[in-house]
Amino acid sequence: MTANRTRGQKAGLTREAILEGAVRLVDRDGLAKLSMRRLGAEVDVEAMTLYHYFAGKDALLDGLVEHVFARADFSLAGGRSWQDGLRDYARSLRATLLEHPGLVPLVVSRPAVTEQSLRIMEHGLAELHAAGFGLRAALDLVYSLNEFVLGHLVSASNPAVPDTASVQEGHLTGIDPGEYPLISEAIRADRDREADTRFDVALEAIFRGFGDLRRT
Amino acid sequence: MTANRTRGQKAGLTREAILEGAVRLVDRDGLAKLSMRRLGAEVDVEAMTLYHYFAGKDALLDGLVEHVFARADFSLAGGRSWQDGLRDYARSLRATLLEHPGLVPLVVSRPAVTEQSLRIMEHGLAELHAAGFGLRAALDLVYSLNEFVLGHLVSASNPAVPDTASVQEGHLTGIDPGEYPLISEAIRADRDREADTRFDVALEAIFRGFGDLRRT
DNA sequence: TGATGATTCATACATCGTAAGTATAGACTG
DNA sequence: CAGTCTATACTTACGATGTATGAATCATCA
Repeated sequence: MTANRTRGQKAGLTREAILEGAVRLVDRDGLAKLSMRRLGAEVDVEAMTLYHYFAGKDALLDGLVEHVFARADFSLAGGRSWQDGLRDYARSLRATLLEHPGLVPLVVSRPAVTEQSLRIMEHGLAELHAAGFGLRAALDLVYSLNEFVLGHLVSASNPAVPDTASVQEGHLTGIDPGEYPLISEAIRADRDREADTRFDVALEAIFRGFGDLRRT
Repeated sequence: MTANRTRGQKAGLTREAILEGAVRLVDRDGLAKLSMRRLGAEVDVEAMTLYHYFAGKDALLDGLVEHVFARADFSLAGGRSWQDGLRDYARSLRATLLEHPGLVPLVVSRPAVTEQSLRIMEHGLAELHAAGFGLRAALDLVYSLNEFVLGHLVSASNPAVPDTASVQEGHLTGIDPGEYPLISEAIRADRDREADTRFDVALEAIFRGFGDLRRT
C-alpha cells in the first residue's frame, strides 16, 4: 500500500555531517533538545539511520565533544614562558567552549581521557618540569588549571551567579542593594569589565600562586 | 472490580521525607535513576502524589540541592584570617558534595542564586574588603574560588582525568608508561597523597596568588 | 544477471514527565 | 447524627524518548 519512498542509499551521509548537524542543533536549541529523532530531521534522515554511524546516543555525544575539540588547537606551544603556554591553553579551551555553551554540560560529564588530552598533559608536564617545577607540583598545576577553567565555564553557562554580562546598563538583575550592598557595589564597579578580564585576572593569580612551588 | 487498596490520607508524607528519599536514591543508584516513579516507590507512594508536594521535576531538583546545602554550614566564620575563612568554606563545600557525588551534576547545572549563597557571598566580600582587598578583587577571588571548587568536583565525580584515587597499588589504569612517561611518573609520585592534599595545595596557591591583589 | 553488502526506513517496546480526572479520609458544619 | 469541604492519594492516558528488530532499497562487482 503505502509506497516506501526513499530507502536504501542516499546522498553521502557521513559521521562528520551528522556531528555538524548535532553542533548546529545544540547551538540553536540547547542540549536538551538533542534527540535522535530531532537530529535525524536536522540531517534529513530517519532517527534509526543514525545508529548506522554511532553505536548509541552516548557514542554520538562522545563524538560530538571530540568533533568540537578537534577543530580547536589546544597546543601548549613551547618556547615561551610556562605562563604564556598555559595561558594560551586555558584561553583557547575557554574560547572554544564559549562558542558552544550547550556543550559545556557534556564536556564536564564525560571522561576526558582522550588521546589528545593525554598528549597535551604530557607536554605540559614536560614544559613545567623544564621550567623548574617538580613533577608533583606540575601535576597539581595542570589539574588545577583544568579544574578552574571547567568550573568557570559551568558557572558561566548557566545564569548562576549574577554575572557582569547579565548586568546591563546598571539594572542589577534581582539583587537588592539594600540587602546585599557589597555585592551590588562590587557588581556595579565591575560593570565595565569584560568577562574575559575576570578570567585573565584569575589566571594570573593562579600562576603567581603556583609559581612559588617551583623547585619543589 | 479491582478493589482500590489505599487511597486517601496516609501516614504523614512530607516534602522533607520525599527529599530525603531522593537523596537516598541518588546516593545509591545515581542521578540518572531518579525518576518520579522510582522516587515514588522509594517513599512508598505513587509517582503522581509527588506532584502534590512539588510543582514538577525541576522544582524537586531545586529542592534537592537546597535540602542538601541546608544541612551544611558554609559559614565564612569571621575573626580569623581571610585565608582561614575561605579555606573552611571551600573545604566544607567540597566535603558536602563529596558525600553526595550524584548531586554534583545537579549543582553545576542549576542557577545557584539562593538566599543562602548570596548571604555567604556578601559576608565574604565584607571580610575580604576588611582584609584590604578592593571590592573588585574580592569579587574576583570569591568567584574564582567557587569556580575552582566546582571544577574540582565535576572533575572528581567522573573518572575523567586519571585521578590518584583510581590508581591503586601501582596499576596505572590505562596509562601507557611508554607513551606518557611523565604522566605515569607523576601519578606514581602522587600515589601516596590523599586527594584532599591536592585540593589543599591548590587552595593555598590560589590564596597566595590573589593575596598580591590586596589594597587594589 | 544475480548475489552481496552497505545503507535506510518502518514498526514496536519500555520508560519517562506529567495533564486530567477520580477516589478516600478526616475536619468542620449543622 | 448527616452533609459538605479539602487535603491527600491513586488511575489512566498522552506524547516524547532511546533503541531492538527486521525488512526494503541501492551500489557494486562477479
